[in-house]
Amino acid sequence: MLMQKVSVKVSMAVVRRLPKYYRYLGDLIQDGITRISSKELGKLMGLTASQIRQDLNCFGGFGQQGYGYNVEELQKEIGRILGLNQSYNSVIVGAGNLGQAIANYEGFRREGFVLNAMFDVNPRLVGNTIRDIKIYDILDLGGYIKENAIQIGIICVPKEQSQSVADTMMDNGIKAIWNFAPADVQVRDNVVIENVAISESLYTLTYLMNEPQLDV
Amino acid sequence: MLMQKVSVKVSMAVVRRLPKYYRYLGDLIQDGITRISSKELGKLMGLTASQIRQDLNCFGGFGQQGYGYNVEELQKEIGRILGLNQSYNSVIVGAGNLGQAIANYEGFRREGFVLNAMFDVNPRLVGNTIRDIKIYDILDLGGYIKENAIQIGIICVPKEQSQSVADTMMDNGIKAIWNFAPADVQVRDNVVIENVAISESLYTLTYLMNEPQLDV
DNA sequence: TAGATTGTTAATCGATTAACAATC
DNA sequence: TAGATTGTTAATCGATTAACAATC
Repeated sequence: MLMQKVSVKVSMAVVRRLPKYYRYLGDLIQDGITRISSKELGKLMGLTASQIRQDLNCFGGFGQQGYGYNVEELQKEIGRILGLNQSYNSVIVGAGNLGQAIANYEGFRREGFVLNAMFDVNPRLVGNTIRDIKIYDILDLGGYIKENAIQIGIICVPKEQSQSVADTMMDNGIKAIWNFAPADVQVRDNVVIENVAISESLYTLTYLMNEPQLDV
Repeated sequence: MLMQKVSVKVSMAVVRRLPKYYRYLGDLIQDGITRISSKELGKLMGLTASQIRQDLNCFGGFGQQGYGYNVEELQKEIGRILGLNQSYNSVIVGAGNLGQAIANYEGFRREGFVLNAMFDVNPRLVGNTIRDIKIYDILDLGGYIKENAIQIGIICVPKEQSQSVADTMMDNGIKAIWNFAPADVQVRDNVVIENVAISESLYTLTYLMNEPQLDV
């Protein structure tokens, strides 16, 4: 019987741990560690060894019995799974502090993210450059995306404008939106979205600060 | 029999949804909506009505049969649960773009977060002000925290410095750390931490972009 | 070889969903 | 009152942990 190999849907719980594995493994490489067991990695990351093995085996058997995992190889595999083995064209819309902070972050460039352009409504910013990246008028956004095959749109505008910016992006064929405005942006089929909502993390923090200590 | 009412531990899954409820309810207030059912709110937020009722009932019965929830009242209650009914003193360490972006964000001020000071190592930045907030030398961090009863420390420095900044904060009695450096900071008992790791969200996005479409 | 550690199945635990009596 | 919708219990689903044979 011919088996059609159908890739099983991986749960988001697993997917959201992958970048963390990727980061920790990168740190290990920097520290010159060449091999690690699920037990050691779990201790480092605050996960159980069992969970790590389960997670990794969603994608394949990357380890070796009696040995553990080759750090460099495993990081590379996870990078590939995350899609970090390819390059992406991106634009940032909103050239305020947050947009600039992201534009200046070395890490993304290092991972193959190309920032092609920035956009803003403010005429004082339009025409300037940040790290050699030119800031264009937001009216040129749609045309630019189409002409330059931009895949990722990064939204750093106030929440009132976030959905309309996203719509312009999608109208011109963007494939993914990374939204920092504090309002969930709605996307169409075949467009993926990450709504960051930074403040949610702060409010979780204050919740935890005030959580009753229940050492009963 | 006298019952000792012991507050049951609320799961992090629930806690992390609370800020989202808070935000959506705030938007509803702005739109002049005064009442809402769990069904309607669920539709809006992409959750089931059942989940919303379960979540809210971890903290009390805020609704009314046959009516639903009073939007304003519910938002206020959730704000209280999140600890947003009080004011917090905070400092930002690292006055680069990201630190400045957070310093400039109106939303936090509005919710009662007071930014008392910023700190940096760069002598060019020290002495400047951002929105009336003075930037101090990072050497003064410990003393400042102690003298001004700072509760929340916001870390916007490179990852190499993040743990030592956190240690200084904790040595001087900080209660909570909001860490934006791309390295998990370790905290002691009675100190709460949110490690944001913004890039993880981007890598999740590229994963989703490349996920095999399994419409079998 | 013996020891270590994986990959994987089974067991457990927790979170989400469904259902419905209570009641506004 | 009848209709709507909650609060809450029970059922289901999914994720995590435990266990262990396979094997390097």
